Amino acid sequence: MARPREFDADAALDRAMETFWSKGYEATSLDDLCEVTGLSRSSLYATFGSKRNLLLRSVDRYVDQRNPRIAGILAQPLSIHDVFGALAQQFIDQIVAGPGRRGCFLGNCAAELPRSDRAALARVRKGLESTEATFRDALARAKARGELPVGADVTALARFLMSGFQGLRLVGKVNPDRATLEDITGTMLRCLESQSPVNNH
Amino acid sequence: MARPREFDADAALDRAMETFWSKGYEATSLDDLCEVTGLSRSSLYATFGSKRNLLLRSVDRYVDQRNPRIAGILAQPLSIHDVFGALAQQFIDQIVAGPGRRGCFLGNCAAELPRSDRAALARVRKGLESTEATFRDALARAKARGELPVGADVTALARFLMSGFQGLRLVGKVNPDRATLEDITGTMLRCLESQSPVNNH
DNA sequence: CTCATTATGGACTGTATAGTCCAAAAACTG
DNA sequence: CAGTTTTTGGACTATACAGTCCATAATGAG
Repeated sequence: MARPREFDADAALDRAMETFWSKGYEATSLDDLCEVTGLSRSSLYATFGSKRNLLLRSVDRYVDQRNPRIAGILAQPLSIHDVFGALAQQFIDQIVAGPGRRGCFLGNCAAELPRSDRAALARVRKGLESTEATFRDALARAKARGELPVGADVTALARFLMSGFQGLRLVGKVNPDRATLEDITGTMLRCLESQSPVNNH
Repeated sequence: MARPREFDADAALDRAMETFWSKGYEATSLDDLCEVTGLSRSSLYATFGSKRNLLLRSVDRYVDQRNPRIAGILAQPLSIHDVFGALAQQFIDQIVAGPGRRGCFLGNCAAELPRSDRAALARVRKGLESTEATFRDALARAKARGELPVGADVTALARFLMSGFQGLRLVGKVNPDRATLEDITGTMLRCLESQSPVNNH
């Protein structure tokens, strides 16, 4: 072995991911990536191979960072309605608070990536599915606690909520209006009650 | 007056819009636009001014074309649940059918456009709001018919459905699986029944 | 201290990009 | 038919891009 790396590859990946997230893939240039990571082209290419590969790594990193955070919120000792309500509030706060109005990185990738890039799209799909699984776990626990009727389809509910939050964050990018967004989440979360015949929150 | 135009500007705009829709703004080059429209750069610039301006015109055209189509579906003589179900089925069919898997043009723009481009984002927001208004009108008619409870908030419902369909079409881009998508719409549409205490479809 | 090995900066390449410009063509007007 | 006006094709410009390459710097091994 010889000269060691002068930088932290994970830290560089984080910065790159943030940039892809904020600006989009096409609109992010290699010069941008060099600037935000502080690396030279040589180091970037030696470490990550290509711009597209760096995007794929960024997607994975995003999922790895975000899923535990969501799981943590959903694990709070509250009703299923209230934990998803807390998640919704956090998204809405991020949107209306201001500069962080960049949507969900997975959603942005889903929208921007060309249909021809199957590998990248599959990566994004896996990310969404892992969020869906996190939702499903929380719903299954709630069902076991009796908060949802025995006939409740937790898979369908998880998919609905995952898709619903994608819609929320997409709409929030162009319409960061709290009343609008709370109309969306309020109606969405009511599905968690009305499924149960006697649970009026 | 002198030499007349050799092409139909609206037809050219349609082709350009299709291309922006399929490939995204950044990934569409002027050469692409010249090719699909059949126009030379001179004619394109003389008619539309710039690439960005052509995008703005495309957004408007998309909204103008799509809104009457949605309104037509929602005007069918069916229950409110069933007309929105028909709309949902149409979206799902488009997604799983195959090559038209390009999401909603407005959603794609919302995801891709930089936050700094306020004018363009406002245009997209207006488009979404006009869809929301179309939804709201249909919901208000259903409410007047007694299909929704007197306390139903048609504005909130319209926002929820608009956002929900955005989520559906976004998820569909990476996961064109009918069962998944029908789980999403099925749960979504149940909100149109459960609001009413006695309306079990 | 020397050598082998790896990391680094930045110059470089070929290509693609958005937008400009002008000469030539076309057609209406008088 | 002549003159004016507008359209059109395509060459052109200047820039930005992703990716390559190499000479040099830095480090651990012997």
